[in-house]
Amino acid sequence: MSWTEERIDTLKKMWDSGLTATQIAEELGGVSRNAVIGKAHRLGLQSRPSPVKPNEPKAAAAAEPAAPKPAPAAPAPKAPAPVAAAPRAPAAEPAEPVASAAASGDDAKPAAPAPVLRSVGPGGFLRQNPGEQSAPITPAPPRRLVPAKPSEAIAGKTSLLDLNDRICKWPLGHPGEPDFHFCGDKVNPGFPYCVAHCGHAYQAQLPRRDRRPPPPLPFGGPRVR
DNA sequence: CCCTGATTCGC
DNA sequence: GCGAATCAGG
Repeated sequence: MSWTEERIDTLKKMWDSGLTATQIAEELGGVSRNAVIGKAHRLGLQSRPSPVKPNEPKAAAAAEPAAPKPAPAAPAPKAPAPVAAAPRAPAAEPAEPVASAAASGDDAKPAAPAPVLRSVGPGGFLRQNPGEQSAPITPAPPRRLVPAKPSEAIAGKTSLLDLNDRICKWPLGHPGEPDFHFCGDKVNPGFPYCVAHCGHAYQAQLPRRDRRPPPPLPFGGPRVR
């Protein structure tokens, strides 16, 4: 397999969509994850959230020792590292509300079995600061199921190559399938998804008893495999 | 062990 | 330029 422009483009898109090298490799097909990583670097793609980042060498040490230069023009307010990363299968059992013991003394919640705190209604998701959002249910492990199709049968739909920072990355369908595409709406600023899909992705953790239907599953539901 | 990305180095 | 082998953190 060679790195055609299209494959490179796909690589770029997937890379900065936060997909892992393994996923990209599988999607592209015919390449190993090493190849993907190697290519990504050769392309000059930034390795953002990399689990293995030793330590930023303070390269600036050479200059003014006495001028620490505190705050440069810090541009981006905060990129909450959005993206639909979390590759692994979403735990079917969302885990018991962990006893938030210890640690922060700020949220001294009375341990009293609170009488059903129902905070959200259908459709309305709680706006939270990116830092304090409950973990979004992971939308779609974009695993390749069939050889990547270079030309999608989809027209007018948001394909992988159409992704950018301003459109909703909520996947529809399953990767590898002919009609797989993305939502494509305008994103809810600060999020990788549009408002509607943020509502699906960011759910307040309700008490178990109140969770009627199975948690909303992105990607059109679990894939039968 | 598994995963991840980074880096090296022979090709 | 490519990517397997290797390294290293989680």
